[in-house]
Amino acid sequence: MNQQLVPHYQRVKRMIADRIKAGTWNPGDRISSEAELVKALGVSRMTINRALRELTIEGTLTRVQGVGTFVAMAKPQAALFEVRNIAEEIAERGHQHRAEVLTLKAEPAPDDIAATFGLKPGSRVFHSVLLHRENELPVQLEDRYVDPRHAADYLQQDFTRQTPYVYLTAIAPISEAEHIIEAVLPSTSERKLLKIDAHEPCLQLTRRTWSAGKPVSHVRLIYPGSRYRLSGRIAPKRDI
Amino acid sequence: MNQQLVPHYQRVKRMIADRIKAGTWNPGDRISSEAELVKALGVSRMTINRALRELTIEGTLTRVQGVGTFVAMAKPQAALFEVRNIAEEIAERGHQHRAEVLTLKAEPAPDDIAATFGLKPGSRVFHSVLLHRENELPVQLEDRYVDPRHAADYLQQDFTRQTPYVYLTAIAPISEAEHIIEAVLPSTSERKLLKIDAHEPCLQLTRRTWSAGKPVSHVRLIYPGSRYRLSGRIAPKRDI
DNA sequence: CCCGATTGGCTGTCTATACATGTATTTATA
DNA sequence: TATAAATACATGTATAGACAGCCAATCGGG
Repeated sequence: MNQQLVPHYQRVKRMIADRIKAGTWNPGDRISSEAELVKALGVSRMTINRALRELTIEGTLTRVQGVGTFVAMAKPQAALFEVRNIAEEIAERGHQHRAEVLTLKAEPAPDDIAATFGLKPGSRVFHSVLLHRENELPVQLEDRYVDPRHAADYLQQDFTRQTPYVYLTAIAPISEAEHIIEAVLPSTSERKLLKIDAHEPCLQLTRRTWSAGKPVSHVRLIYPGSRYRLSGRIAPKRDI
Repeated sequence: MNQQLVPHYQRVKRMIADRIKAGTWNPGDRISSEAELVKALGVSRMTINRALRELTIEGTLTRVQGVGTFVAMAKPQAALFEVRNIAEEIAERGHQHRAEVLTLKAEPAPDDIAATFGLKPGSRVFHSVLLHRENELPVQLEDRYVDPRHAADYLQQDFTRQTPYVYLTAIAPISEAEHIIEAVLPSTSERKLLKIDAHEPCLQLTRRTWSAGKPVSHVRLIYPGSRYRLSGRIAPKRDI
């Protein structure tokens, strides 16, 4: 009875999410009732119900018994308790992502990087600098060092097509990550790239990742304070 | 047919979680199949399925089609943005903590606070402002709003002896927390209190906490960028 | 002894139906 | 007119039954 590779409830979820992204339904709006969706989409109410319930848990919708289902109010921030791909995050917001490769080469490792990777000071490591844009507005400067032993062909990648995150997690799944968050004033050159004013504070997230217990990557991400926040929720352990 | 106060699927979830906590089922173990649980608990398979599916999404279980349902391995999360008591943190570093109470009174709630607590705009809420020092150096400015319905005698506390965190967690254990981290420039008065220079970026951590599903506290913590960072380690999460 | 096909058990999904429960509106009543 | 009851409609939960899809173990034949 299930024709495609995707289950019905998934397709319903995507269809609802698409309508929200397209602006057919805006935050605060009431969407069609379950009964209406049943008629419109030709699936059973339990299937509709599952789709709406999951979208509610995911924060896209809010439901009020006896009243209706509504598009949740704006959820501006990017979740960053988890290690995630900025291109995906931006795509989820329905925006356009574009990355610009500013640097991509092998060079002698700074001392702290060499220490992280367990290399002799001055050993050559891979270094990339990318500027990520959301709808053409700079939102993240990514300054990354990678241990060549775990990503031999790092320099041959086209990071405008696939972010370093995607490439690295494909060849070396993350087993562990360490984060440090600081408020900083960016350097003059960084400020120019991000197109921000002097004295505008930025969030700097430094992340070191391990794969199979071995350090793989050391990345410094700078977000313009005026355009970005990090957020997350620690859920209860018991019920939903 | 149902109608205890809790739905069946919730009770099934709790029962499974309890067995895991009790050690009846350990990480990696296979738990009873859906069919077995149907017989044992006398509810339908769809109900069992919903319980197991939600526990899987929450990370408690792992399911493999054709094989079975297993207790998930590790318990990641936490560390970063763990909700902690600053007095304890400072004590752990072997330093001296001192808090100064700058404000402690009831006042009309700002709109966003009223919304968080589900109160009418302008309702009176408790408001406290504390300056925390580590070895006499200001390290955190704590600006907190509390729902009076959950902490009636908040104003009678001596917060130089016991931090609001300790008091609140004692009377209303945290069930959920939401964090937002921003880089900001503090106001002039905040700058004076923290004894920092103009243009020094600060980390601002906004935390909302819930107890038993109800919002209890909304606190804004400001850390001088030059003296503080947030850090932590996490393990990766599966998707969805 | 190895290898392929069969089979039984498990999860994944879908449906039709039923009743419970919450909310707002409308109607009836004091 | 104010208030209470009825009602319409929404979501929330529960059920039995069906079939699909995946996997491991078993069973036969070479």
